[in-house]
Amino acid sequence: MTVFGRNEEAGQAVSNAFISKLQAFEALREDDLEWLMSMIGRVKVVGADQDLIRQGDNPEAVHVILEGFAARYKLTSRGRRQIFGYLIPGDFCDLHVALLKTMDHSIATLSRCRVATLSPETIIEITDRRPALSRALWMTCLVDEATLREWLLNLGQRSAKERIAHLFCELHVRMKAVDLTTDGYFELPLTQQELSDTMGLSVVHVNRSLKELRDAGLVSMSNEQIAIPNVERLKQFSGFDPTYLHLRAVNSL
Amino acid sequence: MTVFGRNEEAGQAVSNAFISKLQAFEALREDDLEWLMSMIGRVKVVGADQDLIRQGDNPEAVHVILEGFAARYKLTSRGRRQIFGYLIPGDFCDLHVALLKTMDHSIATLSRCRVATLSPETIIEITDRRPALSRALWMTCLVDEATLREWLLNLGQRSAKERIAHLFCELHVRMKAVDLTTDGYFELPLTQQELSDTMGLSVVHVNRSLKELRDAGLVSMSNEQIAIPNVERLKQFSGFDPTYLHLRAVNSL
DNA sequence: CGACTTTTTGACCTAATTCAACTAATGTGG
DNA sequence: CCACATTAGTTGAATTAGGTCAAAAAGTCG
Repeated sequence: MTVFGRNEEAGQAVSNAFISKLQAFEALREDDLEWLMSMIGRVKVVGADQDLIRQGDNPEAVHVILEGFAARYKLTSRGRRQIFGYLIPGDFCDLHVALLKTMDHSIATLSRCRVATLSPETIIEITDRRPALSRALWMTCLVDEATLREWLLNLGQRSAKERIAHLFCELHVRMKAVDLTTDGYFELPLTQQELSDTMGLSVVHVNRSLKELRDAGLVSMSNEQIAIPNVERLKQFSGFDPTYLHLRAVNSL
Repeated sequence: MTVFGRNEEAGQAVSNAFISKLQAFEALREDDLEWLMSMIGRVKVVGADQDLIRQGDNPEAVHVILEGFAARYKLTSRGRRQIFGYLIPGDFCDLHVALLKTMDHSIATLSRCRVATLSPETIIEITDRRPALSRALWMTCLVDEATLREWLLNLGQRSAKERIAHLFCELHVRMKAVDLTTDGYFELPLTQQELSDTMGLSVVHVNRSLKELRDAGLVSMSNEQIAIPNVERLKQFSGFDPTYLHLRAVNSL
């Protein structure tokens, strides 16, 4: 682990999560990958609960999460918070900004994170001269959109317990895709307050629902870790269907 | 009005809604616009409650709504329906499909619609040789995403009445952007069942909430039309902030 | 005019919220 | 390493927003 703000050689230091991520969509040529790696600028370490970008900002670089968890969110005029999605290793934070001048939401770390940056020029170069990479990036954007639809359905049509279970299924599949699970276990540094801001439920109700999920033997949680003893059962329970994540070889995951 | 399936000369027949739409984001060069118009293939008229594309389809063309209303939706394994967004004149239905092979949701007309189609080759040509158009299209995609986030916040953090009011504000602004409002009036051919599938509320509760909004003088509805006597008041009531639609000159709307 | 769909209303029920207190955890400085 | 402060998790009791069921009005349309 490195000190805040220290630069590192991209080559070794960069976790391969974001490569696996891109490859999960489309086979990239070796030279595209190498080029992308070489374009990574500063790699910084950011503590938990820090905003990476804030609503209204004119962002100057595209961030990629290499390690840790982050979340997109927005505050309402009534002082409530809604989380729109979780960012796990390999995820691009703010591709849109190449086009949209200002952020319409914020992104904050949920745990200590290692974050890489790509310059806007790199993005321009991708769109102008790296069609395969370009498609891969657009693809991640479409998957974000599909995920938002699934979350909307989750809030609109499912009960509290089903919602939470569905989120856990999604995170499990995504973590597995970047090889960050062992059996049903994976790191999940979420507070119940954060879950509540995600699910549109009160903290108290999240707490009670989690208890019921635990009592039913569907999940178990301890110190920033979650265990899903029987993934198939949890999927069944929550009505989870991974198609929307558009991962290759989802079945083999 | 034309008969189902009949072709028309694109030039005159195509409403200019979708041109206004694209221009609302980015000033397009005349030749790009003309070229895009010339690429429009068949224009068909489709009755209400017809699927334009269905989940699982491998779509072959990109649809553009020229007239009427449509909606993206998905059915759950439990037989419930969630609507993800409304498509109004000028909107592209399924840009993503150029990249994603299969639809992960369906699109159905809510009223009789005139729909234009663009061939996949046209889309490819846009991404390969029309950078300005390409950016405009990507932009629409990012706005869809931002809109989904706002809807998620809507379901997660707002009360029934606020939710509904917020939807009406959004539709009002979007309809105004393609010049389909007169004062606070615009066409809105939604049943309460459809509203309920949008809001994650029961039909009965939608009915009662609408009544309260009416009684409060915030909206009035009659035969497929809606009137918002005081737009500013409704925005205030629902916490609506149009930034997420990324329209130019929103203030002047 | 019927047949059908949509809207409205009433009575009752329940999932989820709110408020409030209490119990772990986690962290911090001495 | 402990005392204290702070944050996160748990539990109970009372309340409410919204759901369900059922039936009556009111539109819509061939």
